[in-house]
This record gives sequence, C-alpha cells and structure tokens, in this order.
Amino acid sequence: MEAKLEKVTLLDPSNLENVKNTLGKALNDGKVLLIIGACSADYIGRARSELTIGDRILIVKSDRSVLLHRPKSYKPVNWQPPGSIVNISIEENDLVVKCVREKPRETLIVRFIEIYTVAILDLEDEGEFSLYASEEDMRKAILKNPAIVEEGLKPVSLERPVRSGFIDVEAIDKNGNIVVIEIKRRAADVDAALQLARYVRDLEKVRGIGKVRGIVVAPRATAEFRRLARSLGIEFKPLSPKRCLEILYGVKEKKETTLDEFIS
Amino acid sequence: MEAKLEKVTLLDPSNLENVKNTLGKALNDGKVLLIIGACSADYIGRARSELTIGDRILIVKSDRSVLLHRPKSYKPVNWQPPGSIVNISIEENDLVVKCVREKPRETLIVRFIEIYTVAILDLEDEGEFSLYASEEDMRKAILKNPAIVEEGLKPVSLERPVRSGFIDVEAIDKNGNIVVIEIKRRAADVDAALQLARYVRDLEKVRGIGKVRGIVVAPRATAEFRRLARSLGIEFKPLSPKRCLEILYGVKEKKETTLDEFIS
DNA sequence: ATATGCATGTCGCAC
DNA sequence: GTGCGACGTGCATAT
Repeated sequence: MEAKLEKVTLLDPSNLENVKNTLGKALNDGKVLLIIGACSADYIGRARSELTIGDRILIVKSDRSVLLHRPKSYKPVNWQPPGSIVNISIEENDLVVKCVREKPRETLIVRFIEIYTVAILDLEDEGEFSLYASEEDMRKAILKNPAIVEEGLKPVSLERPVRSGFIDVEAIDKNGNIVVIEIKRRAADVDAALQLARYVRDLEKVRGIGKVRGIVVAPRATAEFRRLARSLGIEFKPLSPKRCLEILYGVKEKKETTLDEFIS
Repeated sequence: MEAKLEKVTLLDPSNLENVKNTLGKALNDGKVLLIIGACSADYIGRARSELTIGDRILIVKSDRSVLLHRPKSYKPVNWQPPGSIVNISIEENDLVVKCVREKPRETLIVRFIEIYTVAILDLEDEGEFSLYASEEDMRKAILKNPAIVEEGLKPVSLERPVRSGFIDVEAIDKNGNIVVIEIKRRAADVDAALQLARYVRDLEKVRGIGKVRGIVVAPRATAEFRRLARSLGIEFKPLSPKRCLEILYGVKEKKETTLDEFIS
C-alpha cells in the first residue's frame, strides 16, 4: 500500500479496483483527488452538455466541488459546485466519477477510458486571503472622505458600516438635497443607470415631494451610460478603486514614486 | 532525463534548477504544467490581493491560462485568463511563477516555498463539447412554436436567425399589437423587468404612438419582479429551458416516461 | 478596441 | 430558503 503522511500519494492506474476503493476512502477522509486521463463527460441539470473523449484533468476537492479541465481555457468544461455527492465506480473497465447535486438537481458523469495519473492530495491550507479595491473599499473611502465625490457632501449615518437597503451611500449635499450614490468598481454602464434611477424613484416615493439626486461613482462611464443618465437625470463622478485605496491606507508607493521621479 | 512520449512526466522537485528549466521548455512546447506545493501568492491589477502560505495546486495551461486552486471551493483563489505571459524563476531557493497580462495590466506572482509534486502534462483533447438549453435554444423554440408564449403570436422576421438589436424576439399579437419578448433561462428578476421596460420604451419612441407590450419569458419569476413588472406594465410567461428542448428536438424521454407510467 | 448581455455563472449577505 | 447584487467575474458577439 502507499505511504501515509505524504502530501501526494500516487496510485497505480492499472489496478482499477484499488484506485476505486482508495479514492472512495480518501474522499471520505477529506482529501483532494486528482485524476489525469482520457475521459468523456455528460451533464444534465439546469442545462445539458456532452463532451466526447479527450485528455483532461479532474479535481475533486475536499468540499466535494468538482472541476474537469481541458488543456486550454480558464474555465472548467464541466464542474459541480461544493457539496455535491461524489460516487466512484467501475463500469465496463472504465473509472466512472458521478457527481450529483441537489437543488437544483444536477448530475455530472465523467468516464475515464484511460488513466495516466491518479493521486490523492493531503493539502493543508490555512492561508489568509485578502482582497483590496473592492466596491466595499470604495464605499469606505467615500465615507472617510466624502469630498472626493463632491465638496460639502455629508453622508447620512456615517457610523453605520452596512449599506442602507440597496443604496450604497446616502448623503446630503451642501444645499440640503438628498443624494443617493451608486458605486461601481468598473465602467458605469446602462445597468448602473437603470439601477440607480430605480433607487432614486423609490427614495423619492418614501421621502415625499423632495427631489433626490442620483450620482454614479465609477472609474469611467460608457457612452450609452452618459446618454441614458442624461435622460434619467443621473449624475456621474469619476473615481478609481486605486485612488480609494490611497485614501483608505495612505499613498503606499510614495517612496517608489519619488524614486521613479528621481531616476527620470 | 525524463521519458518523452509520456502523457505525464513527473520531475524531481528537489532539483529546482532542472524544474525551472524543464518547465520553461515545456511551456514553450505547449504543454500543461502542474505544480502541487506550499506557496504564497500576490496579485496586482484591477484589484489587489494577498494570499499567505498554504498547500495549493497550480495549473498553467497550454494557452497560458493560470489557475491557483486551494483544497476547497469551486473557484481558483488566484488566476490569470488565457494569453498571459508566464515566467518561471528561482528566487532565494523558491520556485517563482510570474504571470503577467496586458490590457488590463495585471500581475500574479506565485511563490512556492516547497514543492510536493511537479509534472508536465502532454494532453491531447480534440473532444467536442455541446451545450443545450441555453437562452438561444429557448429563442429558437419560441420562433418554432410561438403559441407556447401566447395563442396567435406571430414573430416578426422569423427567417432572420439573429436577434434584432437588443430584443430577443419581436412579434405581433392576435390583436395586432407589437410584442417585445425578453427571454431568461433563470428566474425573472428585477433586472429583467428594468431591462425590458427600457426596450419597450425605446421601441415605443421609434414606432411612434402605439402601445408596445413587453413579455418576460422565464422558468419562474421572483416576487419582486412581479411587483415591479406590474408597475412597469410588463407581462410574464412561464417557460422552462427543458420544455424548449422538447419543442426543438422532440420529447426524447417519451419511452421512459411511458415505462414509468406503466410501472406506477 | 469598446460595449453589451449571457452564463450550468458562483458567491456571499440580508431578509 | 429566496432574492438580490458583486465579481480581479469570463466570454462571445456586434459595432
């Protein structure tokens, strides 16, 4: 039998019965399965797909998410999200991996007619993942320094960290008007204009007679956005996610920038 | 040196210099690279991310798409879409994989402090992938049999296979009204209502005075959609992608259904 | 090249 | 559980 305590345990692909049994056990132990070989795949669920035979990589993760990868493209050709029920069997001398998800009911069947490599991975990953420059970071930056949107802007309930309803930021401008801000980390498009126009209308209904201003804050705007925004009375204020990071955490690359300037 | 003509070539992780050189060569030869080990990762581009050390799977595909997978979750924790420039180097006894994408400029750096397994995969995949029950299939089914939406409905320019502008299907109802149909393969939601309302308004402007009907065709509708649709004058017609497949290709499971009925 | 909308989108969060 | 919106969304397609 294979050595334990190893991060990677390679199995003998020719002993199919052993492969099936060992993979099944490893799956229950929360290991990650890796199969490289020639397979076909069929999926039935929200849609339906067929994939004829070719060389692929199958990964079954410890949370029972399943990925079938072709040698090209970023996205898996077939997959199953976490939590699916995975069953491994032998049918007509092929290794068959059947992955079933409930709600919605979806089935993915991968049939290996040939296996090149099969491995059990015992991966430990307690690493921390941090992502910066999200829309939430932009919101925080605006709350910290509302003047980047407009001089004299005062956010309502600044102390409340969560968004009010579906509105990213609600504020009062220097003339006392209510302002609704919709933040986009990418170019403002038609959808952003429609979304904000709806919020503005909802808020006008709730607040009564007063006019409510709508501002989309985004790094840039598409031409169609500008057209639609004009007709809907929506305003636009350019602001990039990176600028927001500078506001939140200070200008990190100050030193390097200075160095660059010195060199050039 | 390792055997050629093999689908999977395992390298000796302890010989880092050889790993670096062999991976670099394999990359140029259009092979797929697989590295399993402990690594950290940093990304800078549209956003910024940091990932501290843990066990992961790195796949560099032949189209230079890059996937860094943790032992859990469907999505890669870090990645690069196809076409990025991949560079492999040794820094302070670590294997460093640097992936740069232009437009937008984005950089992903994965640093392996320990390698458990490193392999070069020579995968051949000419398999065909077919997907059914897309929104396009639903459109075809409606054009083939408009009565599933409404009795007496006549699609405009049925012979034209592509959608007209942003409107999925344009038709005339039995009373001569213009009908705009928006198809969704999932539940109709707020966005669908707003989108269609905009199309209807645009079309009314172009066509002149006449009232234009808007119908969302989808397997189901959210409560909020129904509310908004009512206030926007948008209609809803339930239709599932699967029903559309039956209309397009005939009722495939007829025989089994009959069998089920016979048994029960 | 840019913009627009689909996707077996997935994912997380609020209700 | 459902609904809603973000995502480093990716991706094809039309302009």
